[in-house]
Amino acid sequence: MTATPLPRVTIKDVAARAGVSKGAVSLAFNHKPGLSEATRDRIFQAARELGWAPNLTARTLAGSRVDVVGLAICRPARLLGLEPFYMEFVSGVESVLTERSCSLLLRLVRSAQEEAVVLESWWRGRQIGGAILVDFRDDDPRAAAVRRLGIPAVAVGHPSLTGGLASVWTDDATAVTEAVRYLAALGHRRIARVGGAAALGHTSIRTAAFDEAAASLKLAGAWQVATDFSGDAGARATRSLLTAAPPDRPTAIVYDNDIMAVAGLSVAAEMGLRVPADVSLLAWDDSQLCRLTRPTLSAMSHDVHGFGAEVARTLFGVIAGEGDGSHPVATPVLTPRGSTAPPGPRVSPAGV
Amino acid sequence: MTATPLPRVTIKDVAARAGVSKGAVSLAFNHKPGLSEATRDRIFQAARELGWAPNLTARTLAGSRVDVVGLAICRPARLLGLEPFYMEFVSGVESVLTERSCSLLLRLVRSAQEEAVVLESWWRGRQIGGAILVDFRDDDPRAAAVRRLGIPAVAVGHPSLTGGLASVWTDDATAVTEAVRYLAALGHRRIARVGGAAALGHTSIRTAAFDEAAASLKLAGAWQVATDFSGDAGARATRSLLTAAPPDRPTAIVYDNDIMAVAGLSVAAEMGLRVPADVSLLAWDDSQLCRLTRPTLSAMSHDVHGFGAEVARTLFGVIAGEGDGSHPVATPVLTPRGSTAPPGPRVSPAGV
DNA sequence: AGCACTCACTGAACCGGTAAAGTCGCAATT
DNA sequence: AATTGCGACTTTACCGGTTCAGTGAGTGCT
Repeated sequence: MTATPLPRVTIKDVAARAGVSKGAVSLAFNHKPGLSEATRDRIFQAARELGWAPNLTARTLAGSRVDVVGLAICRPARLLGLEPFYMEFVSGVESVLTERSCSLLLRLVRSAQEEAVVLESWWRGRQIGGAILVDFRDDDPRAAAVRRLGIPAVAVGHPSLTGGLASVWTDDATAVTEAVRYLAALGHRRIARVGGAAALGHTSIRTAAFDEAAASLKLAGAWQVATDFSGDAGARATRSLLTAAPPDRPTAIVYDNDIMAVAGLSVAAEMGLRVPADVSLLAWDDSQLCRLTRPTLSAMSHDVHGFGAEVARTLFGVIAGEGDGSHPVATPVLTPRGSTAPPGPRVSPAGV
Repeated sequence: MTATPLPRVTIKDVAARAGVSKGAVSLAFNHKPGLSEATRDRIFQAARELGWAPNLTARTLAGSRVDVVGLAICRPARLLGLEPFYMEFVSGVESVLTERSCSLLLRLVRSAQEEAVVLESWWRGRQIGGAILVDFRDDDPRAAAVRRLGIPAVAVGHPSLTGGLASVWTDDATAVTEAVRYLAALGHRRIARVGGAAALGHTSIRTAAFDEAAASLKLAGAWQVATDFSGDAGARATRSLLTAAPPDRPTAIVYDNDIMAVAGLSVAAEMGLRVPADVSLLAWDDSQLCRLTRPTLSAMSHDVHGFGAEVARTLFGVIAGEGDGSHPVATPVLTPRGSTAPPGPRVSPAGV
């Protein structure tokens, strides 16, 4: 990219116009002591007249802060578009960044390795002052890379996954347990879970919690399927779960996101099963979508926007050297809607 | 943000290790002539050994390119999360940026004014080498601001809206016409359109096209409602359209995005109307969502990812000084699915 | 041999700021 | 009167690259 010929006004011009040195202008614009009110005013006046704002690039180079936070997301693009989670998360992050006039550098990558490379080059190139890491998986190379380079970072995920980085997380284990307990309390004894990508750390946590809850409640049947979070995968998983004959068929299904739950709803309809009479469905990551279906989808909801904001705040803490730590945020809570109910009297699909 | 103490390796270290001057290293890394193969190799070797990569900040300051593209999006956060469009668009943009090792600077803003301010400060601060502008509205201040500052930019939207900036656009007028013609061909004579935000330029274009198509086809009834693109608004609009008694009720509804169409589907169900027997629904911005509902949603689909990619390519063209211009991309095409059919024999809602 | 010319590379200026050390006038202290 | 201290600036040295005007060795030509 070549620069465009624009008569750029620099600190020197402002200094000249205000009749002071560059240093004085710098002091004024960084609100540092050592200038009289009068001079300060003259400087701001001059800057305003010239329409000058400090060049962030130069400022960064000169050694102080970097007003940019990096976020690399590693998921197939097509999926990202669909999952309301990320945009909402980003918007939460933004809301805090904006307060501090920081910006977000975004990159979609294809693997955790690639992400580590991107982060490193951003850091080396002094492009970012900190980073946000999401979607931790088993054997994740990122924590080590970030540590080695000394990049201030905050990880989204349970501390057990994030290799000692500052972490912000929701208590998914408890939430899964709550979801299962709720369905059991409604009378369901055969419950399935359509989970996300198996390699993802939080999927493992949810899977383990589901097993444990199923065991402790002595459910008659418990199934788990791993998917890639896509609607198609959710549909496939649902179809395979529901094709079993009634005694071996789950009467309730928990999904790891809302897209898959929507897909599940369709599959049930297509198979002639009524929701919630024949099968109850429970979504995760409650978004507007859950209220737009018929029946509406019960969901484990949490405040994704607020979550993003908390992540950003934590990052600023880390950058300020306030140390790493674990920051749990509110556990997703159950929002019952129309897709969950006690299991109905057995009705054959054809009988609808 | 304070810098972390990291023994940063700079061009000087590389130069020393390779036994050359800083200038030579610079030449090598920019693939400029004036170095022997042997020296070049030694330099790269030294850089590899030290794990050095040029500091982009310094590089930018030194005057050449800026490897970052700015994108400020102005829509309510909650909505953004829901609309698959943006993430997919962004991913398309990214795919091209990545090829050129560029990054995307993202910011969510609340108004076009604020966006203009953000763009200006990015530009002044030398943070971006170009910008992408979306969602043009009537009386948009951004084109003027961008022109005044000389920011290389590409606008997403019909040339009539984008104030002379290079623009990339889909022919929405034709697409709307096609949608209406298709419904009319199925036998619909009373067609409604649930549009997006009235202030948005492309909404006006679609509105005008719809009117024109309705007139030229001599439809018996044509309605248009403006919304804010949210599912709730789509539901409200649909409800109000469908509460009319059959002769005054549309038999087909076109939506400006897919979320509203999904909402419309629910409302129809809730009112006891069958889709498509009693009312046909047609979505826009076809995403995976349209295939997850029951019935599946017919939609005007276009390749949003490819659209984003084209926008990025165009921006690089503008930056390279290849001049502004209008870049139409493929018109959305109709993808018929299960939600559209000839209007059925009149059935009273209660009769379902 | 002498001259012009290219090639490979160096050195220094510069980009636009920041930060630490230095200068200077003036009031308070001794 | 000399010393100290301090507030208000200025000077200067970077930050880590790019760029461009040299420089000196080597080659080709006459």
